[in-house]
Parts: sequence; structure tokens; C-alpha cells
Amino acid sequence: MNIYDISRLAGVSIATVSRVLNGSEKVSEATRRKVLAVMDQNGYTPNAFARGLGLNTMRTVGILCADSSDIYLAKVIYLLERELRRCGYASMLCCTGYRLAEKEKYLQLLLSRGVDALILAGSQFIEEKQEDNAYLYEAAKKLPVFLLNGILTGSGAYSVVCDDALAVKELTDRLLSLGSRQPVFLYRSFSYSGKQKLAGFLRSLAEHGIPEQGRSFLCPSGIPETARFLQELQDRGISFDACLASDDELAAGAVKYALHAGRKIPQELQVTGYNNSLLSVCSTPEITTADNRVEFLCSTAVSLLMQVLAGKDVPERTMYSATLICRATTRQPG
Amino acid sequence: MNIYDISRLAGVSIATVSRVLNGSEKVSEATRRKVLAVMDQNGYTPNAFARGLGLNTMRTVGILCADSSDIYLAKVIYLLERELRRCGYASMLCCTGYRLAEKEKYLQLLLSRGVDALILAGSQFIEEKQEDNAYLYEAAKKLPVFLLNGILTGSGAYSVVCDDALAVKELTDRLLSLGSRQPVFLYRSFSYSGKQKLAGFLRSLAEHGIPEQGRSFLCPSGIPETARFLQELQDRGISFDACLASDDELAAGAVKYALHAGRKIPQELQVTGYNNSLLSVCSTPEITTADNRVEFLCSTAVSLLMQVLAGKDVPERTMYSATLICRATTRQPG
DNA sequence: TTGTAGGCGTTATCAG
DNA sequence: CTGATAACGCCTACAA
Repeated sequence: MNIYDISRLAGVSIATVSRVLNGSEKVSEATRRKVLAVMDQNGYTPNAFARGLGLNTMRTVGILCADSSDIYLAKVIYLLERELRRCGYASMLCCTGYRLAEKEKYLQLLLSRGVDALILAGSQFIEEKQEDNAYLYEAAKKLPVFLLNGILTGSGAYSVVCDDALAVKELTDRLLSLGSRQPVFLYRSFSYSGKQKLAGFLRSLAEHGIPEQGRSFLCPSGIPETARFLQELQDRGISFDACLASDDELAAGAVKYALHAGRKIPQELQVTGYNNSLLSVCSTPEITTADNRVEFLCSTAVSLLMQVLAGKDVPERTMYSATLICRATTRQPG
Repeated sequence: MNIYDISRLAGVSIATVSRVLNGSEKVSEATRRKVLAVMDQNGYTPNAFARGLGLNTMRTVGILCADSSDIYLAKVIYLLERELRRCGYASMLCCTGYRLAEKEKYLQLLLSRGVDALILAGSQFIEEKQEDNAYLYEAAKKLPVFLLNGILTGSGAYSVVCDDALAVKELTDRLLSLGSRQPVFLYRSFSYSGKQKLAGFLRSLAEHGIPEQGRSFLCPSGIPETARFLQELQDRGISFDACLASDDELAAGAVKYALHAGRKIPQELQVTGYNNSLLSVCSTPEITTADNRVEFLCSTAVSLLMQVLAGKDVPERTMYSATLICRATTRQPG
């Protein structure tokens, strides 16, 4: 069932059918009704590929993320998809994992599917070596590329980032002001935001005159793994009275460690997470964390993207602040 | 840059270019090389829409889910996308929310995008009233429709379900055998799997001669909300010594309730969850739950889908069992 | 207000 | 092995 069939059945030309399809003003009410009726009776759906071919767009944007089952990224994906759909765009999701080769490959895959733009969700997309990011800039030459939680510079590339460094600095300041003398920072990867958070931590240490040596640790993923890791740290004689974790899952692991090791939270050990995810309230005690306002992140990104697609000029870098959420894993001031 | 440009630059016909593009055997090694070289030099990418128009497929499947930020559904989405990509299919994600009208609308949206098949992730897609599911059957006439965690009958519709009823019955049996006399069942919705789980609970009660009156409760979402709900139950004089929750989040809420109410787990209150999600190990104590083997669910669904797309006959209903994971919210036998 | 005809970039069917 | 040519289904000037 195509536009020709409909035109024949309705006794009009294909141009008229097309006009009805596209809500053109230049169709008499009578013919419109007639055409719509025929379409309805035959359950006609316009062919998306043919339309795409003519218009050179299927109103689809590609979303790349390392792992959409991650509790934080899952929220990002959800919100992006919702916003995009609201704007009439469909979402093509592609999870790349953490290996560069895969990222490149799947970015190509999305490009080959003819998406109108690309959104990279998560700072995992910025590599250590500048040349490893070349493929992103290459892509940005062809279509708008938005990076969430990371910085990409160059035309066609846009970034929306939360000031993670500041948030972690504030968390650290807080812990120090609440009496911590031996804070440690736990992170899972050297991603852009991982490095930002670390930087915030170190800045705070510096300002408080605490040596940064041996105070930050790359930690295995998973709650029990993190708990074990901290236990080993303790066994090796490394002492700490506060854990600043780069995400809530690590923080949940720290809480578990404290429970097993019999260390009272927050009296003997303070813990902070990041993201204000479900995990932070699922844990007991509930975890002090930073809310990086993912709704804001996503709606901003999509709204900027829409402007770019409309040919407008938009800032290439947008930064906003997180909000601290104080719960039971940190001491109360005063 | 299109196939004509390439053909001109390489001094061959477009048919040959197309053959090279599609890896046809009937091209001499020399011409193949020449054509590939030209493509490479010019960074040529075949137009996906034109190809789609010719082949009438873009090798894309639509994934519908109520809420991809749900910790369980997020995992499902992730695994589905991974499996589909492995099979050369891209995934178009669409989150519908829980309202019927939206579900219908977004299913249409995916259909209009020319997807090759539809996967409905989550039992939220089966409505109470049979006629409200008509749109699904309508869709199943046009393309393969797979439902995960729910039953859809009729040609073109396929279901892959975990035997949730059995799993909850076994959990209940276990709690009762471990001394519970006043178990309650908590659920969040009347979805297909919600009803299955309830049925399993009631079956166990019946077998143990426990009246089912007032033992199952529709519970608000969210960990603190659930905790509050149980506290209210207690305040109203309804007593219970075990909570069987239809998912881990509700169970986490039950654990929180117990902590606030000062009831010892598992001595005074046993709790079980469902899904074996991160929440079940994030909680303290860690929650006994049922692992409904989401990897198996997704890989089975995709592999069946591939067979259907290849024109093979596959069973319309596939059922498998969950695995019980015993942790610290239930007593140890013996 | 309506219709005709050409173009979008592939794939596929025939001849050669 | 290669090339010409007709689909594929829709959009959109341009004509009427």
C-alpha cells in the first residue's frame, strides 16, 4: 500500500495525497477528508525510507553510551529519549562498552544509519590521548555531536557538563571541616569527569595543606568488590577517616566495608557518593552525595541540539553546578 | 558523494560499485580494489535511506519499554541492544510511560520509522481489558512482535516469560517453612508479571492453609514511600512477619521500614525481593531475591527474533525458570 | 486547488 | 565479470 494506491482509490493524484500527508494548507476540506478516509480504511503508513531519501533525514538521533544498564547512564538515556521524542525525533541507542575500537565502530554504525545528530552520553568518550579522539572530530564535521559530561572543542562539537570538580571540592571541604584528617578518594576510571572529580579533591586537599600522596585509589567496580578493596587497604595499614567516592555505587561499597569492619558511620568514617542515585538512598545509612541534575543536563542538551539542527548558533560549551545532598554518612555541622 | 560519483571516478558502472559495496563474488579483484580505493579516498558512505528504500529494511528493531531508567528494564534494554547489534541490527528505543494512549502512540511512531520488528520490554504492555491490547495484535499482523515477561497470543506475536508465579511460590514456601505465619505480598502494579507473582504467593498460602484475606498490598513506588507504607500498615494494627516484594526496590523499602521500626531482620521480619538487582546487594542486610535471568531472557528473545526474521517457524511461547538467591533477609534452614 | 514529472541513492534484473 | 535500466515510494517545483 503506497501513495499511488491511495491516490487511485481516492481518485486524486499522488501530489494531493502527499499534501494531505504533510498537512498542506492547499487542499480542499472535501478532498482531504476523502483521502484521509481512504488512508484510514487501508491502514496506510507512509514509507519512512522513501521519505527519508527525499528529505535526507528520518528525524533520528543516535545516542552512544558505554553501558546503558549503569544506573546513572540509564537515567540519562531515558531522559534524552523522552526529550528527543517530544521534539519529534526518534532515538537510536548504541552501547559501546569501554574500548576505543568499539566506540569508533559503533559511532560509524550510527553514522551509516543516517542519524541527524549524535549524543555521546558520559565522559567515557574522551580518551587520554588527544589523537584517539580524532574520530569524534571527524564525525563532528558531518553532523552535530553533543558530549554530555565531557569537553569536546571544535566546530560541530558541543559539550554540556556539570562542574564535577567544584562539587567534589565542596564535598571534600565539607568533610575536612567536619573533622576528617585522612580522606581518600575512590574512582573507577580516568574518564574526563573522573579526572575532574579527582582534581576537585586534590584542590581541596591543597587548600587545607594536606599532602595528596597516596590519597586517591582506582577502585574495582561492584559493591562487594569495593568493600573488599577498602578492607585490603586497611589491612595494608593505610588508614583513612573519610571516603569520597566518584559515584554512589562505590560509596555503597564503602558503606558495606564500614559495616563489615565494624567502623561507625559517620563517627569513625564519613562517606560521600556522587549522582544522587537510588543507591544512595537504598544504602543504610543513606549516603551524602552530589546531585548532578541529570534532568537539567538532558533537557539542556536536547534543547541546544534542536537549535543547532534549526541552524541557529549556540554556545559550544555549557556548564552548570551540582547540588550537595547531605544525608547520614557525613557528620552534622556544629 | 553517491554511487554515481564513485562509479565515474573509478571508471565503472554503478552496478559494479553496488556489487563491491555488498561484497558480491562476481567482481574481479582488480576492479574491487580500484573501487574500494576511490571510496576510501572520498570518504564515501552509502546512503542508508536509499538502501532502506530498495531493500525495504534498515535492519532496525524497535524496543518499547515503559521506563528505561528502571533498574531492571535498563538492564533489559542494554542486553537487547547488545544482542541485536551482534546480529547486525540497530535498536530504536522508545519509552512509553504507563498510559495506554502513549503506548499506542509510540508504537505507531516506531512502526512509522520502518522497524523490522518490535520488542516490548516488560509486562506493562498487557492491559487488563483484552480489547485494549488490540493495537498489539494489529501491529503483530505487520511485523514480528516480541513480548518480554508477558503473554501475547496470536500469529506474529511471540512471548518469552520467566515463570514468576513459580519463583514467588517457592520464595513463599521457603518463608513459611522457615517459620513465617503472617506473610504479606507487596506489589506495584497489576501488570502481567505482577499478577503472576501474586498468584504464586496465593498458591503457596492456599497449600499451607493460610487465609489470603488482607495479605497483599498495592504499594507506592520509591524506597522511602514503601517504608512509610509499611509503617502505616503496622500503625493500623496489621501485623506481618514476612514481606514478599514483587521487586528489589520494594524489598529495599521493607528493609528500611524494619530498620526504622526497630524490627530485627530476619529474626522478627523476613524480606524477599525480585530481580537480583544491584539494590538487593546494596541494601543492608542483603536481600534474598529471585534471579529471573535477564541475560537468558534477552538472548533468547533476540535469537528467536532472528529466526523469525529469517522466515523460520519458532515457538510462540517460551518459558523458563528463575533462580532463588538466598541472602541475609531470610533465615537459614535448620 | 490539483496534476505531471523529475529527482533522491540504492538494489536487482537482464543482457551482453 | 560488467553495464544499462527499471524499480523502490515519497516530495516538490512547475504547470494547469
